[in-house]
Amino acid sequence: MRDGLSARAEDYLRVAYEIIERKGYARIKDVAGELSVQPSTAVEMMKKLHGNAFVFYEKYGGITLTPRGKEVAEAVKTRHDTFKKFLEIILVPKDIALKDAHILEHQLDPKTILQFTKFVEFVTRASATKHPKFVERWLEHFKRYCETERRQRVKTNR
Amino acid sequence: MRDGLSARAEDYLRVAYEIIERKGYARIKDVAGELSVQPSTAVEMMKKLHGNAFVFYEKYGGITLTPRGKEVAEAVKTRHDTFKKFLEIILVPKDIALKDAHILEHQLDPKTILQFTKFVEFVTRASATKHPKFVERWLEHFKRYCETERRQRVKTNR
DNA sequence: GCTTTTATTTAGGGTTACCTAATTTAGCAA
DNA sequence: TTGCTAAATTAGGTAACCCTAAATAAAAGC
Repeated sequence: MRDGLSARAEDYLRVAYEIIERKGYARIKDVAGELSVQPSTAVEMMKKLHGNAFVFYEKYGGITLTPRGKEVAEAVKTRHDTFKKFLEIILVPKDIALKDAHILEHQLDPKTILQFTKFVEFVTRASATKHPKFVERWLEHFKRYCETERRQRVKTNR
Repeated sequence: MRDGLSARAEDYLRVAYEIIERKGYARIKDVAGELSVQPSTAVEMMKKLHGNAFVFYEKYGGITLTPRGKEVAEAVKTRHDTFKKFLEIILVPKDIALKDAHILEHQLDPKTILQFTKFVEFVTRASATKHPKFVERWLEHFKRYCETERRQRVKTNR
């Protein structure tokens, strides 16, 4: 990643950020719980993030973010939210959108992320301000297409 | 993955499939070259795919797919092509679309993949058959939005 | 057929991200 | 303050993928 973090490290950072937003600090077990990982694994990663100056973390202490960590976490979260919105636009059920946004936010080229972002902006803004009719009709058409489609679907192998 | 293969193993299978389509069989170096990996790494993975009955592979021999392997490879490739088309629809440059489609095709929930597929179908079919004007105007609007947008962009941290 | 070159394989490591089990620390309650 | 419990840490593994270097097999050239 551009920030020198692995995809997984970014997950830990984002999760820490979200917990800290909620209660001011994060504990190892919070992070581990959120990512469905054993505490020992979270400790390992926190040491790494501490070494890279993304978090403040001392043995047995609470976890908070450094300014740098916060900056990255916010960018990661912005990506995340874009993907989530996007998935909802293409009518992926909310719970699945949440899950898959986590997956989407890693590894993609900046240009690709930019286009996803633009698409979401386009739909959102056009819908809210400029051409509501136009976007609504489009989405309506797409929705109808999804609902009425009864032909055999191409195999997705999932 | 549903097919019992890791994301990476699916890559190897898809690449083997593409090479075999072109010249009837694949060699270790073809696969390694395509995935930018050392031959020894490709050997390792081919042994695994052979063990799982996805490919026919004997020491120093050419690689071909078992029926099972072909089936999976085709499904993987279909996903791949869908994502590639999708990225082109949202105006990601072709070379990047190709690269990122590889990334997108793994890990996503079947329902998410279905919606991506539907979206691509919707745009493609509507454009080709039913309401060409409608889709074209939409895409035209989106294109213009992308081109004229000069406001500060949300950070992508990439 | 023999030699050279190219392809493939094996052996031995490295990294990342996980785990379990055993230990240590911290916080709280009697 | 002592002792218990919950949380955190350490130690020691494992699995997936990747690598380099050395050995071996196959193919190509003469």
